[in-house]
Amino acid sequence: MLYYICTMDVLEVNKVLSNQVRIDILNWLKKPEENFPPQVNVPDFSDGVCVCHIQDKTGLSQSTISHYLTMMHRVDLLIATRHGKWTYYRRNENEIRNYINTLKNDL
Amino acid sequence: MLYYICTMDVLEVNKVLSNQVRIDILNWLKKPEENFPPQVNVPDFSDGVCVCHIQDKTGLSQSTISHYLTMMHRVDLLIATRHGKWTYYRRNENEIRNYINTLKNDL
DNA sequence: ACAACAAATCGAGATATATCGATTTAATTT
DNA sequence: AAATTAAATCGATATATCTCGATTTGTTGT
Repeated sequence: MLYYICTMDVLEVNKVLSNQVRIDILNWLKKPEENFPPQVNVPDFSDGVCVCHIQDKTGLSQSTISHYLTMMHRVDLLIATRHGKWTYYRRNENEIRNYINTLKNDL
Repeated sequence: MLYYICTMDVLEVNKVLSNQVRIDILNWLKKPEENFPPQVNVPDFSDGVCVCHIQDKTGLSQSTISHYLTMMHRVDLLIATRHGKWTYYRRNENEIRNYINTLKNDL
């Protein structure tokens, strides 16, 4: 029996994941090199993908995508790293795994 | 590598699970004998719990709970069985497992 | 200091979800 | 057949989410 110390708010994560675009973003970030153009201001995808590329791919407005990424970050599904003017987002694999394990017990 | 034939609509299930009462109901139905009064019109909980008992426990209106249970049934999280005037709902363990496995791959 | 730009935040209108009471449907009992 | 009852559906209002353009904030380059 495994206990998870950190209280993960399944409800809030579920809310974030009840939108197809946000699910898509999480998926695309699995393989940035397949889903996004090459990076310009950083050498590789190790810190993830910048907001503008994610925005381009979705076709939604800058404010909407920034809002989506902020809420995904707030529930710890994504990790944000700032390099100069740009913010890069990547998956938080630990927390995603934690979420699925929590579901396995709680659902 | 496992492939799931049935196309499970993760988005729709997530929407259903972005409500605390519906999450609670799914949880209570894990152990009906601990969470609900004894059955009256059927011998045991093998077909689940009737709508009125679930309604009592939540304190929400009859129409709201019926609506919730219908939507949980529509995405196959619950199985409905009618006995006379009463409808009994129980967990669809296969589909719940299927959902979590799908998340493990798709998320 | 100032102009330029990426990202975040704000404010607003449109759409969706939550929740109720009233009505309808289906089954049971008299 | 009529009355009763459990559950589902309908119609409506309140609250929340979606999505945008405009503004603000933070960083870089001149």
